[in-house]
Amino acid sequence: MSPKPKHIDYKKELNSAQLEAVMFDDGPLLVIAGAGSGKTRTLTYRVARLVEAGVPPAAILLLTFTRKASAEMLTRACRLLDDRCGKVSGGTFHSFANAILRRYAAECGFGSGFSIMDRADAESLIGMVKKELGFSAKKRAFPRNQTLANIFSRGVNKGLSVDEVVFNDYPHFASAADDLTTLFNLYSERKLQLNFLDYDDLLVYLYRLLRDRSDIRQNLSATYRYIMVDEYQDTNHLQAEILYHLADRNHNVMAVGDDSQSIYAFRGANFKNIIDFPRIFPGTTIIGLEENYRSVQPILSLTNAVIDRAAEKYEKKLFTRRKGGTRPCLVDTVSENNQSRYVVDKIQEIAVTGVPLNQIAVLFRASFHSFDLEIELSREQMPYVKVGGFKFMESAHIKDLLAHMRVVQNPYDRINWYRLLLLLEKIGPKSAHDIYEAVSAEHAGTAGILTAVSGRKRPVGLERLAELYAAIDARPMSVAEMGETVLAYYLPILKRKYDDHPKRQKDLEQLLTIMIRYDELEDFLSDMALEPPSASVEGYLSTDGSDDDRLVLSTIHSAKGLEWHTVFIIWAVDGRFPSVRALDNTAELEEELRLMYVAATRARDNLFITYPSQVFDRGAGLYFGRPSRFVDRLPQEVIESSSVSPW
DNA sequence: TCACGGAATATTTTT
DNA sequence: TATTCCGTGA
Repeated sequence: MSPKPKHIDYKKELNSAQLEAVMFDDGPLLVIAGAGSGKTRTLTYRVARLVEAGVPPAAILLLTFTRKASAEMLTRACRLLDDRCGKVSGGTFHSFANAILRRYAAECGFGSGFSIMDRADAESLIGMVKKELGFSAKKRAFPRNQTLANIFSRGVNKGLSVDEVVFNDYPHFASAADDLTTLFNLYSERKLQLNFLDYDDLLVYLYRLLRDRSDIRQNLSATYRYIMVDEYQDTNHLQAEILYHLADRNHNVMAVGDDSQSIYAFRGANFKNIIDFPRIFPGTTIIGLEENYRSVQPILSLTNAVIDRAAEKYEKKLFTRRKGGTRPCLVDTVSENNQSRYVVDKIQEIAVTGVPLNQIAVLFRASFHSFDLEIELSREQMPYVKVGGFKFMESAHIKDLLAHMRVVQNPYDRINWYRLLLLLEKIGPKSAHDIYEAVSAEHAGTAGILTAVSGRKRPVGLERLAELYAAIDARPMSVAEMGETVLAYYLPILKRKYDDHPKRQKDLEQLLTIMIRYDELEDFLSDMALEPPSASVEGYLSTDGSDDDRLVLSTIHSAKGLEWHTVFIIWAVDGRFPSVRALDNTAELEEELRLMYVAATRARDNLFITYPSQVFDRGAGLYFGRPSRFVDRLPQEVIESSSVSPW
């Protein structure tokens, strides 16, 4: 759009540490960026600076934690400089791997039309393999599918064998360790046969490709001359290796992160990657960003006190020039419902002073912690959007609809064939199996269903299914059109299966509006697996995090990198946060502490931490009493404690 | 071969 | 506690 690039006055717009990072030329660079220290700003300016200096945008790779984050940075860089910044390659490690692996699929031993399995797909394939091997329970304790998927994934992400994971983390299954390894190997084999990649495979195969094929490594590392990685503290060993190989040629890697904000260890992330970075890339320059631009001093004093309790961290003291502000509050609300009402009251109070609702957030450790609050919000008719937690993509009706489209893209997708066939009346596992075998024997894509079942007596359901695929096969359709056709077919099934079908139907219609944005079925399906919509508005699937003026409810994990005027952290009770399961494990406890730190550092002006002190826990059957140990027993100067009774 | 009901079991966070 | 898994009866 803009004909001549704008002049950017870097010196004026950045502080000295940021400026140093932005102006840094070649070689490895590690930026330790404290919370709210202008990390995004620094990355954005550096993209603009490189482009301004004449680096071709396609030679810059920006790897971030979500694709939304990279899109936003690039948009800002465009505003700063010009549209060239939009051509910078950006995305998550997973989406980047997806793109590269489609190009080099043949070299990796699978077809370029591979499907990405989400968690549920992986679990059901594991289930099939388990059955095939005859490992189903009965004789002795054997992990269920979900647990198996956890074990396998943990091993891959931490670089451990199945055996090691079992003995370390699942000792009660030690007697089955050999069978688990057998199962894992067959599972891996099946994935290749079916042309499936799970999340971990995306990283694994990209890593192997870069490691083993020096020609491809040379090629890619010549293409991406400047690489920037955000949230480096949340990368795992595979991602670190990938980065290492990608930078093989130029060593122009800029990693940005904060070890105090590492909250993804459960996924194999290792914040020690940050500490190891200078060793892996000799000659690394390290820059620390310590000036906080986000929070008022009283909030910063609290967050500094919280992170002070961490055993292991880079010493850093954040400071701010923002004056004024009030001390954060720690509020005992006694009961859960009273906590909800307290939060709603406070929000109304603050909103009256002119703070827009979308500048207020309620954060919590686990998704279900907000259930009671959501009821209260509906009662008060306060609009909100909920981020994170419950996955729409994992809800049955969405998966049902997508299953019909996924077999179009990959007709050998046994998992989704089974899924959609089992929806039909009179068709159980056996029939589904037979039909799948017949269809895939036809080698005619989904159209195979027409001929494959022609001989047998067809239940009405199967008849309709054949008609559906005949219609889809008849002429080329856009993604959205196909979705509409499938939905029309699926609606009767939906109504039969669920008594809450009106709500579910709305979700499906929302999904159709998402499809409109896509030209290619493959892109749509990959995106739904790699970056599914995670926000919901009043319990319904939301198309995007629109600019509506809505209160934000979010898990702390999903709140990473964001900020609000006012933040509430609810359920800060020992036993919930930190959760009981973390209590006997130092490493996990440390991670929970960092989680509290991340939550508290989201606030600019107001911070409220609430906890119900009298709650009966169904599982353990005990009364929680103490506030979270992360904020308990802090000096009065740092936090103001109070209590509100229910009446 | 399917559908239902009883028993076991894991229990957060996400690409 | 809610879900999921498995075995049994129809």
